[in-house]
Amino acid sequence: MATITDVSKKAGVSRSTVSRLIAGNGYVSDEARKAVEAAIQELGYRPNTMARGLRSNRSDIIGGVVVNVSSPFYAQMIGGMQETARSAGKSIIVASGYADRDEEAHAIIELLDRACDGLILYLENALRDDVLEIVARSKTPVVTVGGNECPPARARVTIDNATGAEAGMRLLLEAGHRHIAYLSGGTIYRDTYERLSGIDAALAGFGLSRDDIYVEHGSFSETFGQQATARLLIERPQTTAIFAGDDDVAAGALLALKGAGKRVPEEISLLGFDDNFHARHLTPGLTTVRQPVDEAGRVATRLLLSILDGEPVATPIITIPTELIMRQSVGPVRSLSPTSRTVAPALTAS
Amino acid sequence: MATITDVSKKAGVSRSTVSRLIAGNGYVSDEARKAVEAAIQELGYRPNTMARGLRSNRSDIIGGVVVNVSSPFYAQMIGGMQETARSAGKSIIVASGYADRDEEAHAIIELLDRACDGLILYLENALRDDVLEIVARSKTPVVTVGGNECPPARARVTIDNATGAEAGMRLLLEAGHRHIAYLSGGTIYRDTYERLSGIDAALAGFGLSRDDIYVEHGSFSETFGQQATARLLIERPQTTAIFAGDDDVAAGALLALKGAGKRVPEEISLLGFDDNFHARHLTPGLTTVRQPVDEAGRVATRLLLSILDGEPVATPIITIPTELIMRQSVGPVRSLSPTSRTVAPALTAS
DNA sequence: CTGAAAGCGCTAACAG
DNA sequence: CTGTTAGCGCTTTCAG
Repeated sequence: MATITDVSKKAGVSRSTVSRLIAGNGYVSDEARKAVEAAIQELGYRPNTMARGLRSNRSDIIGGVVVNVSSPFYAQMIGGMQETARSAGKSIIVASGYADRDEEAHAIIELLDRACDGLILYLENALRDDVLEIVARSKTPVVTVGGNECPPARARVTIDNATGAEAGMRLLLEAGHRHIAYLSGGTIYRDTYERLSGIDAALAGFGLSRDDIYVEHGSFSETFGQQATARLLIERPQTTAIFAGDDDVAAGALLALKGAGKRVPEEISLLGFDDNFHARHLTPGLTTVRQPVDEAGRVATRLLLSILDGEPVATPIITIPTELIMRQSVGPVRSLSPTSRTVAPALTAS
Repeated sequence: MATITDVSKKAGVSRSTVSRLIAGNGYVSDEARKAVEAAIQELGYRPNTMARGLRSNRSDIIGGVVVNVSSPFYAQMIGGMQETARSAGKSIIVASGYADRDEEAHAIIELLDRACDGLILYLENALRDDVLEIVARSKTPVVTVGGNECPPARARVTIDNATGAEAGMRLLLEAGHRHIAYLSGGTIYRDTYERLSGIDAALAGFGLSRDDIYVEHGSFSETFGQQATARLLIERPQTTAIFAGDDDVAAGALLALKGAGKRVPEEISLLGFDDNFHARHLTPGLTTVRQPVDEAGRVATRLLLSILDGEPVATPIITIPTELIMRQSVGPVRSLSPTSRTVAPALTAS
């Protein structure tokens, strides 16, 4: 590979001149410019990133940590990050933290070792103390997205889980549902609590509280949705609507519902969260709360990029709104069966 | 950040000794080792990747190009790559080529500029000549996965599309289907042709040829599946089975089928390809040909890693087998309606 | 406007 | 076993 020295020799100028031309700073005469450009062209010269990085202490690499690279949800977020980063001439290295504190620590350290200019973190755990110190000492700017907070972060992008869950719950309530089950995700996730707080808000708007619905905690998985729903059908047959912690849980719930011969939404309504790819492919199409996760990735990256450019961060915390996606899985309460008829007006009943 | 010089001073040895200890080559006395380790610990020293890379001309970064980072299909592959790379202490930078020749060129150049030690490419187009030369000159080892071939590749991992499609078609044929439509993907993809050749093979096994089924080319998209199926229902009502080019196409086909009130698989069978996440969430569950794409990512990375280690590549071309996933969308031909009864025995009919 | 010079932090011979 | 030495390729003052 040709080096800057080769180019300078061929062009009959000094290396500094070549460097200046490439960097686009300092003055270069037209004559020199032409000679250098020709030489670069001819030699197929490409600057050595590592030498440049060593000198300037910038790698033009942004590091990203998400829960799991291979999940469609994070893949979309990474897509958004990459798109934005690329347009600024930066690359992205992503690592998975697997919602595990040590794995997250490992991932961050790996990225820092790669001399990333900045970090975008979607963490599910508090940063380990030693990592906190390493991050701080490296002075690498950090932006967080969703998930957990992180002290050294200069900016934070959150998805408005609370408002989304509130809108979802309100939809159910407005459709007349009063016997609602919320199949929550794992309790280690921050999202879980945010959504619960939104649910509380919606409930409060109807003069109700969380005690008036049934809440079960599990994990963000299809298995949980299926098992919990199967139990639900036996133990709480009066349930008219299920709000699933996410679309995977909803998919499992739907499986159980179908297995029990329940018609959705005629006999029981089902609401999801995320708007994953499969949401629209379920039958009936899943009504769900969309998290614009690609947008979150873009916003976070833009934020980090401006921090790297030394611009002051106008809004250190940006909230991305969710959106209720109406499909066919939520319907009004039907007062057809004797059971539901006696129950329907009982606003204050458990 | 502490440098190797700081460590050597603190430990009272030379930088070389520190370097040797870290690299694990050369002899270091126990005494020196202890002093250095203590100093490293105390200073929180981490070697500077760029300086090291500049010197040794190795970045420990592997570059990957896939069609689209945010698609679940490639996300899974990236997951496999990353897992394997990480266990060897390497990181991965991925870029999207968007099945476009220039975008692919751009992605490869970007990765090469990042001084990647090796490249894993999933390309859909022939390499642009200038890029070919750049890759060759950089002497960066290349491994390809799926997609298109690529001259400079030292090894190639393919997914056995042909055998997979053959198994799929045979399943349909064995179930008695003779009026089959194959809704192929785009003609720019290599996969498309490989699958067609497998289909030919299955057909030949039954004394049939491609002329005995109906083939329509489109794209690997839900929209295509839906539109083509809608047309099919009108123009070729005798069709008893649809083999979709991939699961997205199948999802679209299912939508059209349901829209037309067709029962799957009672009235018409549907077979997919890929086993994407949503395949099992469709109703009925989609019978499909699974591509173990995560495994392909792992194998490709392992291959590249061994090339980087200077090991001779035993098998320069590895084929990953596909697997037929049986769910509920394919059933036997029913000879209930008069139409199908008259048609069923007509093996040689179009 | 341009060149000379001085490293960035690290590694790898090569002598001790 | 260890220190010295000489750069890897590039950028950036600082004088011209």
